[in-house]
Amino acid sequence: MNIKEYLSKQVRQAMNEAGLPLGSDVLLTQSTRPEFGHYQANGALPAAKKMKTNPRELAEAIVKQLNLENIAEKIEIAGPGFINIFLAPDWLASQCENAIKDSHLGVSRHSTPATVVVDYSAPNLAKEMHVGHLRGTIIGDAVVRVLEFMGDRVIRQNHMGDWGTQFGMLIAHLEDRLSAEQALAEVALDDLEAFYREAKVRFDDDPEFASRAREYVVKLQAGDTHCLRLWQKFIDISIKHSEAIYDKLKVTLLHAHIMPESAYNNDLPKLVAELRKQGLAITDQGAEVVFLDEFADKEGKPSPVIVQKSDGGYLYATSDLAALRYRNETLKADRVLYFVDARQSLHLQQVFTVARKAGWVRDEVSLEHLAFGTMMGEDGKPFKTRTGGTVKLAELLDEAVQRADRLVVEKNQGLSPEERQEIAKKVGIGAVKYADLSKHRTSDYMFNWDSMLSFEGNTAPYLQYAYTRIQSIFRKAGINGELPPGRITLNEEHEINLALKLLRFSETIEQVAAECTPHQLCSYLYELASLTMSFYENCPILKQDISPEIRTGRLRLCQLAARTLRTGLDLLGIDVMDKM
RNA sequence: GCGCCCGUAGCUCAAUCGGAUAGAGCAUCGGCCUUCUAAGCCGAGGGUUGCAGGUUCGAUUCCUGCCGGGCGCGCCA
Repeated sequence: MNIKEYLSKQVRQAMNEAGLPLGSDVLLTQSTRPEFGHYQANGALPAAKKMKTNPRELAEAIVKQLNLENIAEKIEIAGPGFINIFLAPDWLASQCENAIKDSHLGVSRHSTPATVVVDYSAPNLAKEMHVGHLRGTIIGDAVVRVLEFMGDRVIRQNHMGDWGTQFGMLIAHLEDRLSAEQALAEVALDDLEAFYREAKVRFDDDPEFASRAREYVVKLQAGDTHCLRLWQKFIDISIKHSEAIYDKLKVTLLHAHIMPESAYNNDLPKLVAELRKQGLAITDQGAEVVFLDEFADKEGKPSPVIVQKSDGGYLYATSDLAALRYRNETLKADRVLYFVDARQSLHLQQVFTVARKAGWVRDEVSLEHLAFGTMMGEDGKPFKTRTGGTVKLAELLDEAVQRADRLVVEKNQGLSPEERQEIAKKVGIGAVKYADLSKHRTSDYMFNWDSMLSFEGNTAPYLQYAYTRIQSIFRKAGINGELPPGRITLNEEHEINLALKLLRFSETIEQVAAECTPHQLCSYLYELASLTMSFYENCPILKQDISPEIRTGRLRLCQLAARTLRTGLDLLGIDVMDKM
């Protein structure tokens, strides 16, 4: 059950019965301090202002109507008119029992599932994936998992960049490499980054090569068989590179989710023709341009969006428009989420605006640019290698696993080589992902090996460790799977705090789904792990003088904590293990 | 020049859409291991939320101006 939602409903009803105007906000939040209870309703304050009455008296009238029998042990009015709700430990315990029985951990699903198209990852296939692709890929994947958990119908769309002008140069270079060395394309393209650099050097230094490259772009877009074959070869291998990364990262993107730019190629002429027909696009300096008054400057000069170049070529705005139309018409999206770098904000706003004006998106469809910031190095500048190059994602992840392995060895010598390797992988990859996910999406964030792998504070290893400590108790108690029969009773403060936090899983997930902010799930899990550790240290379970009733109650609480941690981390795409 | 984003403890980050005394972690200092994994737990210090105004019962949050930083703005993606 979503406690916040439930209490909101009850308070809203009480407000209506107390004669407050309909539509008054309940303003129910978690209490900011323990002495203010577990939840507080602040709605009396703004309502009293509107009604020109005394807020405290209004709060009293609301409380008189508020029925939380057997749920709240105390309801207080404090300060200028805050309503503080103290939940009853017995009720919390019974809610925990409900969550234990429920395969979905008591998390409420969306009452009406939405069709959500999620555009994320979208690497440029001309190059290898680098650190710049990490955020969009990981954050998008976490949100996708959360939305599916909430019962939405999620359609993943990997809008890979496979159709830009660089491909002329790349396939020209590939052609030469294949004929000169008779090498397999797989070998020639083993290092995509180096391959790109070689092609670029030739493009810049060799005019003959450059003109052939330009020619190949035109031929490719015109459907020339030879060029298409080379292009396909290149694309196939580049996709394999990306999929190797997805595999390492445990990202849920599959081959079937790839819907690259080239997929919309045949749509583009039709799309521009339609924009012209509607009078939205006009010819300006030889190019087809849509002028938007919505983004006009102070002098009223509208902002231009070029949909076709003067040489007849199309741009990424055009294929983004085609993709959006497809998502509306064919995929029937209710929401379209774009996990795209913050720097493309203007571009996406323009695309959204053009699509709406052209009538390609139903009014009720929600178009959301979930922008994210840049990954910074420790100097506060965009993260680069020591020599100033881009950091390959593959190498970054390998280093994470190696570093984790060294730490695992240091902390625990009693592991088999297989266990050790497995743990190092889960810890290393988990640390990298969590470091990224735990920061607010929109801000730039600082990449630092030591803090993400320090195993202290708000890190993946800390959460994983909390989980293994609980598993260790079950091992010691000889329990695997079935819990002994019994009931949770909440007496100690540590037990109550833990139970309350466990029950807030539902409202946390709901918020993450609505705002697409996985860092809120991270904060929640960290606090949960922290309370679990306190409980672990302060409430003995298997010790001699613990009564069987208390023991089974605490074991049940432990099990719910472990399941919640595991489920929460799974929604972030991070693994847990029984030992570490 | 125009537009968007950001500025919170020494450092890295939060703050549930305007709520009560702005919270964590790291670092610093002090406690706790013959007892369920000390990768841990318990405690202490640390703040004029960039600056100045404004809106109101109430502002880190909203508005205006300034300072400082990042990014974007017609033929790349």
